[in-house]
Amino acid sequence: MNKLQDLPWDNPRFRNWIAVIRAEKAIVRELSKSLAPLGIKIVQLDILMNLHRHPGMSQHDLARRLLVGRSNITMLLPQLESQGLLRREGDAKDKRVIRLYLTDDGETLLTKALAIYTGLIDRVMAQSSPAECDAMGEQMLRIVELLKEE
Amino acid sequence: MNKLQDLPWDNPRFRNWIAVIRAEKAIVRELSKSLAPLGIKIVQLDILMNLHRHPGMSQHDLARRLLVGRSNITMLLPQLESQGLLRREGDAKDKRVIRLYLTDDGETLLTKALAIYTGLIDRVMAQSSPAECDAMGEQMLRIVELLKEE
DNA sequence: TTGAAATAGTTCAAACATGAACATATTAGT
DNA sequence: ACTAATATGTTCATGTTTGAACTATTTCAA
Repeated sequence: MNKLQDLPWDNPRFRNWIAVIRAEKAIVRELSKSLAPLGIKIVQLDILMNLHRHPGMSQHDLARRLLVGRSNITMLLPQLESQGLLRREGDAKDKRVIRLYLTDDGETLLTKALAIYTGLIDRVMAQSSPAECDAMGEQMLRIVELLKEE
Repeated sequence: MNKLQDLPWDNPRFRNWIAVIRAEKAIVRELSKSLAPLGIKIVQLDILMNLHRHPGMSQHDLARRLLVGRSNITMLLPQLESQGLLRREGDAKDKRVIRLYLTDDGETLLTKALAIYTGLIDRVMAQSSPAECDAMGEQMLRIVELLKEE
């Protein structure tokens, strides 16, 4: 019952988890810096990516997918809209929902940003073999599934 | 040169990285919820953990280790101090630095919080074999090393 | 059909993090 | 010894994220 025996730093699972946090923070930090010359932040890139894959998404769906609050989306969109990266159209059938679409400028910027993003991820994941990388991805998916149920 | 060919969702490395982000967010969210009954946030737990391992740490070192700004630490500490979880002592030799120590209450709370934290991580990492888990941890460490050099 | 519940989006105040400018103290070079 | 450079911590203005309250619209049940 000595506390020192219970300290989690001797627990491999815990140590490995700490490594995940550190790597994630390092990558996010690096990505932020690399994205700065394009004038966008990571959240904004997330939005562009989602709108590319799901044109006509509502703000509500976008918020859920990005795991941020709806009000956050409301505050974020005007910037992107005034930059001409996306446009908002009221849904004809349901007057509550606003559908979001990338503009051509948005697509162009997204392409540039993704080149930076994938470049970084390729460089970082090249630290592992493809098999290791896939194994890791599958572990992560299992974790997401586990926690989704709650 | 068609953009669709360049989309990163078909890139295994990129897909696996997205899985890492999602899992990390899910765990952080779950941990926040589990920690709420104890009245502390994750950043505060990080501080307690670091002070336990490195008693007498300066605020500057703490900020660097937590990857947050020094000013953030300045704003965070008064809460923890007024909760009686840590105490701050000016260094005798260098009057600029303030050394930080956990109180007994701080140690007690840390123990409870760590039980919650390790419980969650154990549950989550039990999704993988020990070997898989270690392999993942090592990949993450390599990534941290790679990005540290820049 | 009408009223209650649910849903989409907005507003606003509060919590939180950040970086630049600052005050104080230390170190190093001359 | 003296000046310049560096280091620690604080303050403050700024930007970000959040959740609760609000409006407007839609759905559903009686």
